[in-house]
Amino acid sequence: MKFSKKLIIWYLEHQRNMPWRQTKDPYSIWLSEIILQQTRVSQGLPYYLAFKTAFPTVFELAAATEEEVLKLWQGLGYYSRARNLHYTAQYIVRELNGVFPKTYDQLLKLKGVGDYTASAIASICYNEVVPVIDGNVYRVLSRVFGLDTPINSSPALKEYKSLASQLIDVSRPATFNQAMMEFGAIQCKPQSPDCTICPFADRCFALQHAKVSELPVKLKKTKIKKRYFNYFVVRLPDNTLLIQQRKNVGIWEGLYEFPLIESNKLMEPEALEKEEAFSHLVRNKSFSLTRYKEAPIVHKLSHQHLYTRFYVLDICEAPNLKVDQSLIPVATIRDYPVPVLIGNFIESFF
DNA sequence: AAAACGGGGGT
DNA sequence: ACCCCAGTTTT
Repeated sequence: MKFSKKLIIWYLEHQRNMPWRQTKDPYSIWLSEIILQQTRVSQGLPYYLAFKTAFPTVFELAAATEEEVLKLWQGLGYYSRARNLHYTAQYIVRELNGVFPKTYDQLLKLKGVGDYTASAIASICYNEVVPVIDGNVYRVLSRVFGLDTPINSSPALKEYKSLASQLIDVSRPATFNQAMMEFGAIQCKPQSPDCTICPFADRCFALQHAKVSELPVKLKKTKIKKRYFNYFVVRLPDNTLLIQQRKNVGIWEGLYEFPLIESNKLMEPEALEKEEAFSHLVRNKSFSLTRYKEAPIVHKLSHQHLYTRFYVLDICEAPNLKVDQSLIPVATIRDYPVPVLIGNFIESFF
């Protein structure tokens, strides 16, 4: 039986029931695809539901502020997705009268929409015959057809897309694409898939050559860097708090945090007090500085480990605020979008 | 071509 | 500790 036919039969039997499968509304599909980039369904699902409730259509999303969008995105990671989501919503409303582009080529021009997402929206919403290539599809094709080009190398996308283009069911591209991804997620999963119940066991290259655990091939990633963050929870007598918004600083762009002194190694309070950034906060007045916890909190990101300490700094007079800094009532701290690292501290401290 | 960009969950 | 996740953008 043809690959696509057998795949779709498997899909109709085994697919999970998910909210974005009940619609072809491009806004809903776009939203779900952005949320699910590099994100498991189990993690993204509650965010999808929350966004649909807060912003039922692209018009409500466009009418929101970027800060509101980031707040709802808090905890999901890769925050450029949220900023691009908001930017694109405003673009679609203001420039396209709220109507989504309808082709792969046009969709690809949207911020935050790359090859995968353009293919997904075009095929699912408009039945355009373009294959999606995501992590699941790479794995399925690599194993079943024995492709060993590293999936994170330059030529990979072209090669895998070429093969997928030959396999796609031209009469049912939407179903085929979702079936490929669902098959990779449920059956042809990364570790120890149960090949005894696989519909392609009779033809799978990896299974027949005992290479299921070797495929797909992936180039090793860059090593993890250590960074040292010293945060100052600056409190004033009027029960206000000093926070600042991250801008052009790599991770967490657009989110809020406390004043930060980054160092090359773990630092003691006496050394921190000598920093210019610290002097600026206390303005040579009296202050009280206490470390919140002795052991550094290690916050792990994909590519860096953040060794973090929080200091509570009570001062008697407001410092001169830098750009991006503001004094806020303590009670309103939870209204601001913050990284998980900061959010965890807020929950345990306040 | 590589690196940057989060956080959660599995082994 | 290392891998993966309905990837995209920047360097």
